[in-house]
Formats: sequence, structure tokens, C-alpha cells
Amino acid sequence: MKATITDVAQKAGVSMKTVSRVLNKEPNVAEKTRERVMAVASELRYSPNLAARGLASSKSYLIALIYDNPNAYYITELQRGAISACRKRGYHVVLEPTKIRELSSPEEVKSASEMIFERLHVDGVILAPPLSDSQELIDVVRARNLPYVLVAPSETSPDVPSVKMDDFAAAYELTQNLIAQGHQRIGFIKGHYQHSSADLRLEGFCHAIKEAGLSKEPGLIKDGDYSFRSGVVAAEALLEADNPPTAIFACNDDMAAGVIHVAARLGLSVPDGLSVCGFDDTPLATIMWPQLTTVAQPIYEMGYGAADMLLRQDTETGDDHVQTFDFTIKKRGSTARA
Amino acid sequence: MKATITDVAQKAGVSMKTVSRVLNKEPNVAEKTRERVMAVASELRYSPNLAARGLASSKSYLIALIYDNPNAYYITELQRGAISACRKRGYHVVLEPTKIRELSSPEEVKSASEMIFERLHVDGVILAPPLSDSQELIDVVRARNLPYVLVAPSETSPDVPSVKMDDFAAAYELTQNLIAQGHQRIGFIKGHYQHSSADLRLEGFCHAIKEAGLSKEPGLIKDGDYSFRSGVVAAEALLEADNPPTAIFACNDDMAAGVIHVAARLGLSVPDGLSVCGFDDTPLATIMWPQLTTVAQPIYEMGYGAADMLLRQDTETGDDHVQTFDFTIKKRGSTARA
DNA sequence: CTGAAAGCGCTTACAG
DNA sequence: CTGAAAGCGCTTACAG
Repeated sequence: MKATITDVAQKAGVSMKTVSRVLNKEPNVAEKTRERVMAVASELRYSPNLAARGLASSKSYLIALIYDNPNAYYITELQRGAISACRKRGYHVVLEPTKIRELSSPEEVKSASEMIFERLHVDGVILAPPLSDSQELIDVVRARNLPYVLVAPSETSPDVPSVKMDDFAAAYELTQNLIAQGHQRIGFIKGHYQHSSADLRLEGFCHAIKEAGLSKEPGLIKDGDYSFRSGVVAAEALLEADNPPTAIFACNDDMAAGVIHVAARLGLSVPDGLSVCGFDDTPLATIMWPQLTTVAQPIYEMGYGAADMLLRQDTETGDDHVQTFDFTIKKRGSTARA
Repeated sequence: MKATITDVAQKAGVSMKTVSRVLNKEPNVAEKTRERVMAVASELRYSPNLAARGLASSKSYLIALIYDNPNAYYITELQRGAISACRKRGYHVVLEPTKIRELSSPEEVKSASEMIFERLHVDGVILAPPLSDSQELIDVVRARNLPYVLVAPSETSPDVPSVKMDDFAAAYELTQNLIAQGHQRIGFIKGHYQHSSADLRLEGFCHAIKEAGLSKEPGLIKDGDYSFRSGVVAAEALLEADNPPTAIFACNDDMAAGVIHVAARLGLSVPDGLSVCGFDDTPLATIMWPQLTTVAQPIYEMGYGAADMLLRQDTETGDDHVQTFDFTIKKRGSTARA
């Protein structure tokens, strides 16, 4: 019923091998032959059998996207990107949700990681944050000689394939925008101390403040942990103080939502009485009202880039192994002139 | 390097076929033989090669989860469930995000659907809503004789395998809770008119109201479309009217968030001045403050159930083909006694 | 209860 | 530029 490579070969009057060459875009096929084979293949609606191909070439044509404790939006975007890059090369993405973060000892992490690769033999892996920082997992991957790409690891090194965005630059630019709107006293709510993104965003903020010659009052910088609740606490401290800021930069959208919540309770209108911006452009940012000014991470692009880099590792070398993607500042209703 | 079935057979002193029987849990193997083979297999860390197995048995050991316009949280939960059920049977899940909803003509939908199955040969498919209502897609699946399961289709029929939850019962129970708390005037904000869930939730609500002998004032029921914004509009109409309700039942969490937003602006405290409940238990429900009383759909369970049903279709028959899963009412801070 | 043979549909390695 | 042969690691269909 389903056409095989033999069917195509017979009908095109060539050998199986030639059909294989055409389909895999190998060189050394006469143009005329190539055309004929292509014509017959599409006429027969031929598509190669993945299992047969995999068995013969000892590849699986599968890559694993390994993640843990996903922010659902982040993970689905990463998936979309990776799937799209894989399709172009006849690959498919297999999902590996794990519970690695809940494990306490390195030994447990190691054996849990081993299990992932014993079950299924993939040709490469993409590690989503925060697993891109798990040295045990990376060691297991390396020991198996599996190609891998890290998404947004804390630290990048030129010889470790990874994709990331520039958190420093994004925070810097977002802060510059607030300053350009006339804000002189800007509050900042930090992210979770274990995430490197939190540090980078703070540094970007401080750099812009310093460059503009604004004072770096310590009282304007508050701790947070990326949760709505921590945004509420920090906002209360900032807004109930004497001489409160006219703008608040929260390190993610959830905390920014917390700030807006507090502002509403204090009768402070956003953006007229207070400008607020977040980070990440989660769905929350456009669900809220006013909609949130924030930074859109190139999540889809990073997923695409990671898979693309992974599948190119066989063929090409000497690339730069760290790819940085552009963010986008989303100016919306939650910020205005001071 | 990697152990094959031949290695296991040799070391256990049996034929390849016997090893195969043990691994596939086929009958007619002596208990002693079975034990010996199992021991050798685990010693050699043997795991079967999916490609070889697939080629020989003309199965792919892959199922497709087909979706469109995903609510990220819904899709990741469905994925988790399906993956978990597949693992138990040596299957894997391949994702197929589509743009089917954007296509206008049935012909386009048909050819887009065909493409999905030409690229990769899966052994079965799960259709997530709203694709579980796409007759064109279902026709294509049927024409290929592929086993399939629908997730939360608008209409279930006993001979079409599907998983769902009881929207009517959930809305009924949630409304009963409000009534038990002493609320006599309860507003209702409808969901999107194209979703069958919206109708069922309205019916459940009305049934509880009627049963309690409360008046079914038409002014208390407002249109909505599942968006935050529509919740805002409906809440304004309800709350700025004379004799406003003491509780509002919004058909999803986003609209409930809109209601709370309006309440804050009107100086109406939640839950003291107004009780609010939503539906779906999205992450938003616990990000907000007060946290939202809502209904948790058994999304993970539906994903698990769908995959399980799919993989059982070969072997078993005569089952009930429609499986209904239990919801959970989450009582949180947004509702209180009238 | 067990096994020997054939074959799934491709690619690899070689030959011409 | 093209092809014939062998083999990837399993399962199926059959035999005993």
C-alpha cells in the first residue's frame, strides 16, 4: 500500500541507491536522473520510512528536549522553535519532562539522567533552563558523546554550544526608556538570587542609572524572587516610603503585576501616578490592564536556534558556539512620562 | 558497544526469539528461562532498538498529539499526561502544532491534515481541543485507518473514543457552593459562544439556581468570550447596575480576573463586598490576590487517559469509549459568606 | 515451551 | 555518474 524506495526505483528505472542519493541530496547524480526520480517520488507520494532509515544509518532522527518545572509558556515556545527547525531536516522532537530539580544528591541526578538516555536513543539533546546549569546532567550527556546545546545557561563558554539573549542589554535599554520619559527616581525589584538572569538585569539597570548621572539610592532596590507575592511586598516597601519612586522596574511580569496590584490598593493610578515595567512578556502582560511594558525574550528563536545548531554539529565546525538572540522592548500602557 | 538482542540471547543461552518473547511479555516461556533472560538483559543494560523493532513490526511506536492555538498551560499538562501513559508501553509522543484554525476552506484543512501524516507515520493520534471538533481532520484520520482519541470534543458519541470532564456538573457544584454561602443574587459571565463548554457551564449554573428557588433574572447573565477584557465589560455592567449581585461566577479565570480588576477600581473589596469565582484553575488563579476560587480540570488525567485509551485500542475492545474524569473545586480566598 | 529462517526498508561500503 | 550486495536489530510466520 505505502510506496517504498523500491517502488520508486522501479518506476524511475534506476537503482534503489540512486533514489537514496536523490532523496538525501547527495552529490553525483545527473540532473536528468534527479528530476525523474523526484517526479516519480512525488507521484507515488513517497516518504521514507523513518525506522528503516534509522536502523540502517544507526541514527534515530530524534532529538530530546529536556526540561523541568517548566513555565508553560516558555516551554511551549521553545518546543515550537525546536520542532520547526527539526522539520526542515527530517528530525522529530521527543519531550523529556523530568523531576531532576527535586532530587537532592548528585548521584540521584546522575542516575535519573542515565535513565533518560537508556530508554530512547536520541541523536542529540537540548537542555532548557534551569537544567542547562546542571553539571551532573551535562556530564552524563558528555559521557555518552551526545551532541547537546544549552538554552540560556548561567555562564557561557565559547566551546560549549549554547543559545541565549542579552539580559544586561535588555535591562539597560528598558531603563534608558524610563529615564528618557523623565523618570528620575526609579525603583528596582530584583529576581531570584539563584538565577543568573537576575544579576544581569540588575547590572543593566545600574549601568543605565549611573550613565544618566542619577543617584543610586540603595533604598530604591528591593529583593524579590520572581513571585507575584514578592512583588507585592517590595512594592509596599517602595511606595509607602517617604519620597517614593515615580517608576518601578520589576525583574519579571509576575512581580510587576504585584506592583500594579499594590498601586491600585493605594489609589495610585498606573501609568499616571506610577509607571511600571516587567520582563518576559508572558501572557499575563497583555491580560492585565493597563497592559504591561516589558521585554519579549526570543524564546521561539532560541528553540529554533538550539535545534538548528544541534543538527548542524555533524556537518559543520568552527562556528561560534554561542549564539545570542535579539530581545524586543514592548512599550505598552503601564509606562508614561513622569 | 550497545547491547543487542543477540548479545542477550547468547549470554543467556537461548535464541533471539525467546529473548523477544520475554521482553514483549508474550506467553509460553518457562519461568526459569524468563528469569534468566531478564537477569542478563539488565546486566547488559539492554534496551531494544526502537527503529529495528518498528521496522520489523511495521509500527512506529510513536503517537502524535495534534493541537492548535494552545493555551500553554493546557497543552503542557496534556503533554505530561500523554507522555506518562506512553512511557509505560514503550511509546513516545511527537508534537504536531498546526495552524489549522487559520485556514478558511475545508480543502485547505484537509490538505494540511494530510501533510501531517505523510511526513511521519504514527500509530495513533490524539486531537486536542478545539481540533477535536474539526470534522475535516477527523475524516482524514479515519480515511487512514488511524486509531484516534478526542480530548473534550463538543459532542461525544459512544462509538467515538474520547475523554472529557463534566462541565455541567462542575458549574452546578460551584454554584451550589455560592448558594450555600448565602448568596441570593449571583451574576454569571458566559464563555465564548463557539465553545460547547460555555453552554454546559451555563446550564449547570441555571440548574443550581432553579433548584434553589432563586430568581433567574436575565440581567444577571452577561455575555463574555473568555478574555480578560470581556470580563471587565461584563463586570462593569453587573456591578454598576442598581441592586448588584453579591457574587459573580465567571466562566473562566481570565474573566474572573477582569471582575476582580473592576471591583478594585470600584472600591469593592473581594471577598467581603463581592465573591468571585472562575473556572480552569490556570496559574493566574494562584498568582492573583486574593487567590481565585475555581474549578481544576483534570487536564493531566485526560492526557493520560487519551493516550492509554489509544494504546489499548489494538488489544481490547468493548470498552466504553467515552471516559469522563473528575474535576476538583478549589476553594480559595475570592469567595466568602454573603 | 523453544528456535531457525526470512524479511521489514532503508544506508553503508565497495566496485565499476 | 550509477549499482549490486550486505547488513542494521528486531518481529513475523512457521515448524517442531
